Amino acid sequence: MAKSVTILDVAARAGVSKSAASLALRGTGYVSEARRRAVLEAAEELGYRPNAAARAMGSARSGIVGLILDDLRNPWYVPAVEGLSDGLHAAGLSPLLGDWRLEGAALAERCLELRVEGLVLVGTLDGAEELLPPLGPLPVVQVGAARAQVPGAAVVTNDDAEGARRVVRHLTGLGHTRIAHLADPGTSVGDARRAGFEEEARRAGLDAVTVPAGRTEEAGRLAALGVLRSEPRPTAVFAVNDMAALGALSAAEELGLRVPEDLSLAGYDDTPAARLRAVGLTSVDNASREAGRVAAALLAEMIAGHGRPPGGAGPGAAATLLNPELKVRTSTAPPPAVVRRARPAQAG
Amino acid sequence: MAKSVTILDVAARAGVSKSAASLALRGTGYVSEARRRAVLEAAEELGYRPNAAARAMGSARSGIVGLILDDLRNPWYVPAVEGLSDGLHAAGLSPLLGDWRLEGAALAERCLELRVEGLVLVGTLDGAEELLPPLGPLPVVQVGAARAQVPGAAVVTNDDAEGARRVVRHLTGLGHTRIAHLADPGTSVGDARRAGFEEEARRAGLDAVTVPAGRTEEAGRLAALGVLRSEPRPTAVFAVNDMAALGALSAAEELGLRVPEDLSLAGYDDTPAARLRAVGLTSVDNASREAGRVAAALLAEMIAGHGRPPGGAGPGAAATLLNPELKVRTSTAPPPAVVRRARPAQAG
DNA sequence: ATGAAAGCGCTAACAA
DNA sequence: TTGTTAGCGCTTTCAT
Repeated sequence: MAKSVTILDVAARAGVSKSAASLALRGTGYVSEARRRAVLEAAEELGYRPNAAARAMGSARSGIVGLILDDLRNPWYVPAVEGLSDGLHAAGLSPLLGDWRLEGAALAERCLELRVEGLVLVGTLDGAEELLPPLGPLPVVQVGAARAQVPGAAVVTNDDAEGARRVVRHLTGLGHTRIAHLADPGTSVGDARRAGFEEEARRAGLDAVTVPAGRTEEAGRLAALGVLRSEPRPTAVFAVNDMAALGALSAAEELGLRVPEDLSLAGYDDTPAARLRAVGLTSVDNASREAGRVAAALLAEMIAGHGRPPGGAGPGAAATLLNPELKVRTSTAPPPAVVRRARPAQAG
Repeated sequence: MAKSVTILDVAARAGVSKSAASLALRGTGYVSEARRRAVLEAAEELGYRPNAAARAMGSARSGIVGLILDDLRNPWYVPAVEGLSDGLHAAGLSPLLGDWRLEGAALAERCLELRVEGLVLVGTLDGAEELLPPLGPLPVVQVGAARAQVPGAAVVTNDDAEGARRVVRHLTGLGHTRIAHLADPGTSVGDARRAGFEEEARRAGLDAVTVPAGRTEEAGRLAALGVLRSEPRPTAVFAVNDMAALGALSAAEELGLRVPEDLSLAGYDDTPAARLRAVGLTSVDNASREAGRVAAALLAEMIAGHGRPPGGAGPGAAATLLNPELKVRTSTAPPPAVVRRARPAQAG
């Protein structure tokens, strides 16, 4: 066992005391320039590598934060995690990764044992309110969830309602007046997007319908099949996400409708599939990478400051909404100049 | 500052010594049943939570492993990381996440400071050979790379050559004899897939061509445009990945070729886009989640055993190849029963 | 500006 | 079986 080199060895080599070496190494406190140099040099020569565990013991600062993901499979998280990783690194913090679905509360437990300096929750964690152990005043920021699941946690998320409004504005700008929304009710993103859709539709006095669908291609296809067969048929469909929109695309093909000549189509998330040239789906880019970075910065600030305000249950915790960006592609165009059909006998 | 409860508090409450409490808590060594029970109960009542840093100091075991990703954005890694996370958790290890591109060698440094028990490298890390600090006998496993970048590291990866062979066998089984491969030369996966393609093509005595393309849709489109205009035109195209295959799909459309009637198309990676019903791209599923899990198990074993054999430079390190699975969809079909065109005057 | 010394919370070798 | 006693490597008062 090669004894690893400790700060003691460095101090000895530099001819100073242990504490002087400690101070010099971290650049804290008062050390004469000469000694500092000597220490640094000695450390270099010896290949000294501080022991994080020991440092954590002494200083009560681990330099670690917990990164708890709702579900790694959700592609939305990837850029968010990337931004997070970036932002945390910039703040000198290292993320300990875990999957909530897989590891559940044991993960949180482990984070507490490691004395993490903060926690990042990504997505909405099923049952987190009950399952999470008491966190005390530990700083927590939650990314990509509609509301905080931990009292006092800061929330950073994309403004899904605004993204939906932008889609509607884009479509009305093209001249559409009958727009259908394929929704994913019951999920926080789904509901936010629907709310934005309906709000803007109302404001514009549109003939708008919302139909429940889901997040998968098949769900989008079935719902679209229904709505595209109804009278009067909408001239545009805005789906809750790209997958559902692509399902709607299949439905349009099945019904012999051309996109965008007969039907405009928009999705959400700006996935790679939307960007395919054969698809060219107008979509909304979440900028979730930015969300991750902002969240990291926020957490670092909370850590540097005084932790989470013990305020508790109030909904007053900071919520940061990030603006999404509309990506206009070839799937949206002005509506066909349809001859208005004779009104179906409605009141007769 | 609420002093946190230590093992001393637990011991006192249970009326035993510090070490008895320690042993009881971990279930190691000899403790009478009565005392063990008392300790566990006391810990429970006090809400005792062991301090990982302190434990690490005493036992020289941190319970942490470094998880260094080449690039989080690469979608291939997501399932791999998931499997890794799962497998590590099963082994009682927690992954510390980092992005090689973003943080580079500083990340490895940080891992060493934390005294991680092992390292997982995901993907091929640019310049890792020079940039990584000396790792000593630290167990390392590398996932998804063609070869180990650290001497003696275990390698777990998908068998890309085998996947390519399976695609070729599928196509020849359908009756194709002229197949083009859109390659991504210079990358380890690209080269492995090309090698598998060429090997199987040779074995089957095919009329095969390999053209350099790339991993993007546009690269695939351009390369396909070229190869589909050549004479004799191939009846099937196998692209290095789904994106390139989808580019080839665009190219086919541009040239008025129907898929699969006039042209069969296959990709690799089984991405969500390939699964779209409007696309139905035959592809290869890497099972990289499994790769992650296997890698985690392997690392746990190395940690439990005697670390990485100091053997060093030899290529003898274990390499585990995982079999991919062919996903046949609607983009591949028997070749058109073409009338053989008059040979273009070649030797004239 | 510098050094001595007292922990931090836990494990492990030892003695009883 | 159980309790005592050293450390582990670093930070941080507190004197000097």
